[in-house]
Amino acid sequence: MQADLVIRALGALAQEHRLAAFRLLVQAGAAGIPAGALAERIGVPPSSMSFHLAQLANAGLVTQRRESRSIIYAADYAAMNGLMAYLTENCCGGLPCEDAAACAPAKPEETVL
Amino acid sequence: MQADLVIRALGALAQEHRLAAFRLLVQAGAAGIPAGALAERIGVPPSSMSFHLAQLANAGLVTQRRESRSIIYAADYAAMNGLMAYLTENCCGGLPCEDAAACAPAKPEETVL
DNA sequence: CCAATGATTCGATAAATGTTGAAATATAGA
DNA sequence: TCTATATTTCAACATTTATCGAATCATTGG
Repeated sequence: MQADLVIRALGALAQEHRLAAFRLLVQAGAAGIPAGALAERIGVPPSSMSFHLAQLANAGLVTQRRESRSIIYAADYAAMNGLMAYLTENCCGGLPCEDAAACAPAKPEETVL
Repeated sequence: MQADLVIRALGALAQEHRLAAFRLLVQAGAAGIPAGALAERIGVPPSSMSFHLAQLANAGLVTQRRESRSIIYAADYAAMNGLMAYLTENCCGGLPCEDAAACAPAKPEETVL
């Protein structure tokens, strides 16, 4: 993943409604969620939702597939993981990071919600 | 970590110069880097760098400490990990995610740079 | 105290982003 | 084909964000 795409991905997630949509999609898994359902659950008009979903798709964070009249969105886990790898790349300047407590992922209890 | 802070963190990272600064800090570790050095390495005027560092600090992604005339910035690894935990929270809707290939972090070779 | 150094704040301006109704596009069923 | 449903595109407008020189603040050494 390269810098430009990473910036687009971060920018896509840095917005209340898009972050909410992405998290719903992350939790929904491969099944995905139709655009309309996302708009309703998040509480924005369809045109706004469409705008936001386009940004997520442009950043490569979600995929879309048509299913009858609906367009189903789903999170792209590889993109999400690539994004996180980019942020932690070369963490702490090299090897010592691997086992350093300061650099290890925090425990779920400390970070959830 | 709560939604508002997460959005600020993502927004802070979603900018060319700030992303560059944060990555330098991630690699620098606890030693950190003075504001002026960051400005020089990234190629922006001191006032611009200061503006960007303030955003990173406001999002909790970096810490700052004065050392003589310099102000040293350092990455806050806990905040970074909290951010990533928030994004992957409840991934794939529950337990099956733990060992599902689609949800596992990608291999370094595929994501580096 | 004064001059030099490192950094931030302020203010004006430019550029990008978010919002949403109305119109357009695509699909399904009678 | 006509109508209803699902979604996107367009356009206008409001809001937020980025840039950077000049002025200001903080620290150090002479």
